Amino acid sequence: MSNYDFTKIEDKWQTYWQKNNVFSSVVDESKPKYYVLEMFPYPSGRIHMGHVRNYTIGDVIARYRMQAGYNVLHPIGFDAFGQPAENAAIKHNTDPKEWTEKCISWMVKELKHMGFSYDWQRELSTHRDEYYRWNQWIFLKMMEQGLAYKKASSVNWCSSCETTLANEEVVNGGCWRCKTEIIQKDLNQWYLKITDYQDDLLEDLQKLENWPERVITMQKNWIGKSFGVEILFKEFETKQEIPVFTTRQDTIFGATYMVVAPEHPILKQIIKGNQQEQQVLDFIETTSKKSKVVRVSTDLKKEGVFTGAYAINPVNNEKIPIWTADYVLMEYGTGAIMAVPTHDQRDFLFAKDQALSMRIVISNPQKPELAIDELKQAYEDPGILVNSAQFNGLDNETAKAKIADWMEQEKIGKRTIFFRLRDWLISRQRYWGTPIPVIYCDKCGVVPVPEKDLPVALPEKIAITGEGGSPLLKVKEFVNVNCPKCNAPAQRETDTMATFIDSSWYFLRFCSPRNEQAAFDKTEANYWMRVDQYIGGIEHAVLHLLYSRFFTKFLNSIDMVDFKEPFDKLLTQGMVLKDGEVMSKSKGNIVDPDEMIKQFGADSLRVCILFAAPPEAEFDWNERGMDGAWRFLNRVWTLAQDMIALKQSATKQQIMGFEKEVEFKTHSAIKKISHEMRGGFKFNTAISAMMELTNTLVPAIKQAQEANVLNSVLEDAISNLIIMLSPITPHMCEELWQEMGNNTSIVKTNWPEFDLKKLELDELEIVLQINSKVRSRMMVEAAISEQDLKLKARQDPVIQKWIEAKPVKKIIVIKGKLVNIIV
RNA sequence: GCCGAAGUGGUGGAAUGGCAUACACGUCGGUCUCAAAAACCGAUGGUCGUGAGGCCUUGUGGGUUCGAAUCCCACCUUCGGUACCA
Repeated sequence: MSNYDFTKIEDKWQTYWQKNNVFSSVVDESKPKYYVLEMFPYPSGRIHMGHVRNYTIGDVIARYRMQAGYNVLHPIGFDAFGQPAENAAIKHNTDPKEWTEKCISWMVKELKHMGFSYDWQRELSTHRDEYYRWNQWIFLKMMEQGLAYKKASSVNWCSSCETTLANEEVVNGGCWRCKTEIIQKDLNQWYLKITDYQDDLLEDLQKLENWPERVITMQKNWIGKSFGVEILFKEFETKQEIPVFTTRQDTIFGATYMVVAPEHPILKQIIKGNQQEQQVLDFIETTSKKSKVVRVSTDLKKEGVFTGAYAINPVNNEKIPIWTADYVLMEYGTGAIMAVPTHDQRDFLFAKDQALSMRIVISNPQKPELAIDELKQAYEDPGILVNSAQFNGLDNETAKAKIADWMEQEKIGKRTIFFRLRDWLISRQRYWGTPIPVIYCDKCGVVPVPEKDLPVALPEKIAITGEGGSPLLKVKEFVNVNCPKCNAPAQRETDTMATFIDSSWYFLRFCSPRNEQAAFDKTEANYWMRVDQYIGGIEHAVLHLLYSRFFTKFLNSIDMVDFKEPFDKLLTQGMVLKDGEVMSKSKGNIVDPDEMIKQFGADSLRVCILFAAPPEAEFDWNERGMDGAWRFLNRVWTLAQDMIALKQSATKQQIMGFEKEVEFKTHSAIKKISHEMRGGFKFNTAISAMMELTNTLVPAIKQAQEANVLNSVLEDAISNLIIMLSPITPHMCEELWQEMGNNTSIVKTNWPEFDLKKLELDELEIVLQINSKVRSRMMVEAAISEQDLKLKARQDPVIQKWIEAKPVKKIIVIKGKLVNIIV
């Protein structure tokens, strides 16, 4: 039997799907809806194995849902703005738009070769003005609400990309894209006030029951809510207030010094004219030169100097020295801390180093007599308060509450909540992005572009040199405009928006991608959303997934959508590695999916990538997997061909003896595979169940061939196998389905239901154990009583040998599984 | 440091309290062939034994249980996240 001709078949069905609009979706209230979405790609031109994995998973889920009776939305688009296009422009003197569009057309072709079930009529790309004008519209809406604003601040700057970056885009102190070390710059930039939603973003995480735990944890940590008290310390001479933030107010009687950040505005005032002034100024100078990476690196010794000034601890009026040190950051809390070296490890190390005094205020219940000299590290665990005036004897958790109450009464402190989350810096000094729709007028100030003037189109075919700041600055026709308010000459904003804006709402645009009146049609969005199953890489755990949640909450607040969370279920697929490393051009270890398709076909590639590992796990690409997949498909192909041929020639229907087993295997496969398709998503085991079924059917069909008979049990089993395999290898299954005499697409065929009766066997194999060790097994009728089972077990010859003369203490029976005899 | 996940044959992996190693890959043997490839059939955790068969085995050590890869405790290793966050 010849191998199946995948090139011809795959081409045939891809054309068929396209011509017949098999995957186009419209609102249909008569069916339950299912929105399955994979994170859309950046159009780099070529799809890689990561894409193949991501989109194959999505495709299998989408196709399964279609067969299971759902109205499925499964769209694709391109996240087309961003730096690679611009960098290519600088390097090869190409036009970013042309480059991007060429890349998109390549990628569309490759995606189509994989046979994905996308509704291509909904394709979108973020670089088209029909899309990005709505970025501008949303920005204006945020401006109206005071959520988009401009401020001067110290920002993250990547000198290689020549642009600012959001905090979320700084990874290990470097640029997320090019890993260049980030420096701080003072610039006047646009921000989105994501912090307005910090509580909702945190609380609603609890509702995301179908998200991986680690993504939730990462977002929680990123938002970083901490409960504590802001305490008012006073500078000794000037009586100026220096608030400190602490979560450990229970340790305040142990505060033996204070530390302010080197950037703290009060620092220069309190040192003015004193002996320490020069030393402190020098220290500020040296720390400011250190990059954040260096300053934050863990094992570095904490540096600091005494300021010469003192503070008063408001709880006991103690005079404590004020230090400045690099381990206190201006960005967090109040930029000043009370230092309790006995109960905070950082303070402990610093105090030891600078020989500062310490006082124990929480005693360790295990070693209450512990003395300061014996302290090897700070004691940060729970304990009982000592040396703490009226609070002595309380356990520290109770003391936290009592001290906070007391401070609020005495007006020396108040309960405060601090977040780690900062507003989202969105201006980028780059060309290939959405222009920020704002005009600067000498008279009117910052003027938003009126809605009717949208889009603010990105000028095309301009010179991009990579030098001298934002390319748009040099485009006079773009920059020079008249003020929309007073008509006087004015200038446009030349920064563009961060591209993460584009991806923060594209899932909504997919619901009505051609709408020209609005970002999206509200009714359609409310029908299709939320995304039922979202699939993408873990690298977006914070960035894209947090921003999209923020946008959804904002759009909900202005009544554009009825829901507050965009993604119901989230699957984060693992990376595809090669020899333990990420595939990349520079390492030269890229496996080209197109090459695999040419050699083995898209169906084999789809099987290979799903069978290698469960979707969440990382896996190392191994070419051998392709051979295995190819072999399996040929086995199924031959099996089906044999059945089709037999149907023509078979002389009669006849019971062959394998029916019980075939039915059992078929229905346990239906049960198992349905479970994985619905939400287990362990496609590797779903495929292995199909392999097992195939391994049962191949000998059965051989037997039938020899007798030249066929029966409906075998026929049904094979047709169920083809249906269940079709989401994974759609081309081959469509072809077989047609050859088996069907004239509609297999996508329109109902998913099989399993019959519990077929899973009941007349006879079962029972494992026999002696003292919990397997010694024998026996066949019994399924209906056997417990009494008879025990009796029969004891009669088993092997068991009898093991029991011999020993007294039986106990017999444990697990119905349908085993008998364990304890002697 | 903290948080999280994981550790099973030569390899990818399966089994979430009841037959450890399903399903594949690889390897070995066979059929077919002048030969090879493909395909098909069979074997394949370790160890002792001529054999029947025994014993051991899910990172390590302990515990719970008639029974543990699975639950609990401690430790080791690997990976991921995060980090002077007060």
